[in-house]
Amino acid sequence: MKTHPVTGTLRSRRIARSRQRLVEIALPAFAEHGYDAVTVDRLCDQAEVSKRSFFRYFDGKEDLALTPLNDVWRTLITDLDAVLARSGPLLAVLGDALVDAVEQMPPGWERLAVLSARLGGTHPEIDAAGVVVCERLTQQVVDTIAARLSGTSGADLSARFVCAAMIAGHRAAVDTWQSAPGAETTATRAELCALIRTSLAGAPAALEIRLP
Amino acid sequence: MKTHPVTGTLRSRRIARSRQRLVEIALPAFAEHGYDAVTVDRLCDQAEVSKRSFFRYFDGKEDLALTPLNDVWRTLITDLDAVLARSGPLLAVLGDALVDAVEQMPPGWERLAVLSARLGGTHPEIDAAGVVVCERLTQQVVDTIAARLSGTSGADLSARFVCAAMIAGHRAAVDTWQSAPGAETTATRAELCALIRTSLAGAPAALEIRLP
DNA sequence: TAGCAAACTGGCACTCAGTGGCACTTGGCA
DNA sequence: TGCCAAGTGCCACTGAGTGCCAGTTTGCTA
Repeated sequence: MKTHPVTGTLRSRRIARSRQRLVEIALPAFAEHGYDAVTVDRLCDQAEVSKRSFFRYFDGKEDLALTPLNDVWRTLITDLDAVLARSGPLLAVLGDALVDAVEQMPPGWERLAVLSARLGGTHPEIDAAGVVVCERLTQQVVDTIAARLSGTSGADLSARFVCAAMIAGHRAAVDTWQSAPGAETTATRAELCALIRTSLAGAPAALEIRLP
Repeated sequence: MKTHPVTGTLRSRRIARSRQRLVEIALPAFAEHGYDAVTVDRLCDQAEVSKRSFFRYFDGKEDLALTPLNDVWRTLITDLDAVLARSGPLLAVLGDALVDAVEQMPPGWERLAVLSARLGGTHPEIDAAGVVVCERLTQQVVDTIAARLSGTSGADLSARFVCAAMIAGHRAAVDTWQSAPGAETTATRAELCALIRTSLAGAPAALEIRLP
């Protein structure tokens, strides 16, 4: 998704509506007919948005498919300066912020997020496209940490490991969350947040796992 | 790259040669003219391979661009069963195996790997394509660990964190390695292996980094 | 409130990665 | 040596994605 800050103007609200319409049409269609069988042309017809504009709103078809999940990362990116101004273990700070970002998602987000997560599970190239946003987040975290902890050797590498752990933990949580039976209609953000917290809490010890 | 085990037959050797020719033509061309400006058609003309066969050998243009780096992961995947039969901390076992895989790369690999790594740095979609192979590796590690440590709660999640750390550490090491001045001609696998070892050794403590 | 400029839209032609189908070629093995 | 499977290249095609441009809409200021 390309950046269009929602500022309350008619313009930005109209764009947000078109985007939302596309997401709401696309994800159920992908789930029902298959990602590859549903073309961008078809989605644009149904949403009454030109294809040219589609590609102005989204970075591509995969970006559309991942919108609900990527919106969480994008929210975290938006809030990042404030988040990184806090004190405490970086992993905990980012984990809390990630949970906050999930809680900020609009009503009804869960259904689309479950559909989106399921696509990632069956299409590696969609999953891979999710990496682009996460990498942007990681780079911003690294840059901010490097500036804030200048003088601490290896701070940037540490920040990279923390982000990698956070992303992996989030991924594991989302996988568990979407795979529960009936999740399309019953999944809650509270469940997802709990799964994220549990997952991230175990990360440091996880690195000590041994083969017997 | 699609799987074509190199078994010593004429057939498999011919395929390997065609692939290698494509990689050796593509990476310098990408570096000189830009990834987007160099088309698959053009590369196939130069390598005297049909485009149809190109897409039989590679999973796509990005896969071609990442071949040197992905060959490392693929080697690790091939060796994985033997690797995971060892004892010790999983991160160390995998880290050692990763270093072994780098050492197994053919002579001259360094130059192409540096070019490949630089593409990933400037084209997020290429970087993202590298995730596909890493995710395949991760899944195999997780499956094997789950089977081997059945009864240990959370073993699969731990394995995921370990793989995430290994991949992040490798990534950091490669970035440092390729960014050294003159790396196209002077980079050595010994340097890269040392960087990987150092990077991975710091992973557990990295998760404890604090914001002041 | 009107006018202007910037932001946005859609139509259209086009490129290029990627693929199915099929006839032909090559290699491996009994 | 013959047969069959693996592999090849040609060709037509699809669909994601983009540049260009004229027209429309919106926001802002005088």
